[in-house]
Amino acid sequence: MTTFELTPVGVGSADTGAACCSPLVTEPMDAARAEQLASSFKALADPTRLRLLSIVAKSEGEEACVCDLIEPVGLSQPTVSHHLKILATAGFLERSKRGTWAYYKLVPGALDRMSQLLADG
Amino acid sequence: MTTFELTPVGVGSADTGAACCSPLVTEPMDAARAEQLASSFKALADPTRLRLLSIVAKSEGEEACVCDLIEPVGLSQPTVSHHLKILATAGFLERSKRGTWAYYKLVPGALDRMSQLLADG
DNA sequence: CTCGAATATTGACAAACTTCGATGTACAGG
DNA sequence: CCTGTACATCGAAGTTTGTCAATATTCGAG
Repeated sequence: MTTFELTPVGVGSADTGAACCSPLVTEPMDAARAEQLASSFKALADPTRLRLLSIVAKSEGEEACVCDLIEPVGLSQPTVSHHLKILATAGFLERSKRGTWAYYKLVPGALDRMSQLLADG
Repeated sequence: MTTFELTPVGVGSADTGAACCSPLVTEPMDAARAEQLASSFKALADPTRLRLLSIVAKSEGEEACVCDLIEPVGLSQPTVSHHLKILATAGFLERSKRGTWAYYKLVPGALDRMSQLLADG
């Protein structure tokens, strides 16, 4: 597989202490933090993934089954699974299996956290 | 060159009317808008570009000369120029030439606009 | 005009990404 | 136990991206 080392949103930053929510524009950014942040943005930097997020977000309980996501985005099932995994690894979605179905749910606050990072307060 | 068709932040969305600032999570996203948004995120999805933004942001007048950006990021001059161009094309930076020097300045509100898009209001 | 300095552009290459078809896995029903 | 369904993983093809060295461009100084 391709090397994916997405750090869940906010995690790792949290380890750095208060750095978690420091606005992008008030202090310099070290290479490690930049890499981390870039990973999160990378997960959002694909039209299919944005649409998946959008669909999940407006679903019942901010949650949707994979089978309901395939047709709307018009891509193959493996491809959709791949994108969902990336979003989950990045901390934007959360997977829960019920029977044969897999449900992906918005992780509360994950998008908000990204929003905070961009706001210069 | 590689095909880059970044739409400046908010532009194009503005053409669509009020869609410009509609939160990511309240209505479904059509393919075109997803592509557009993804382009903006793509510009932010690189550690070097995040560091460049960060450095520019904390500089005098939120503006910095290319020559001052090369050493901090530790990459070649052409590479830095390349990244700056991507950020400018995406609408995050604005270029102004003064003499032999090129100054890149934060476009006011550009990052804020991205922040808004992620906030679910 | 000529020279040097600061940037931008070009061309090339390796790494990463998106996508698919084929296959594997796990679970429910009969 | 067998079969079908829902999803994940694998392997591969084609495209995009990040990076550099080399070259072009633009401007100020002399």
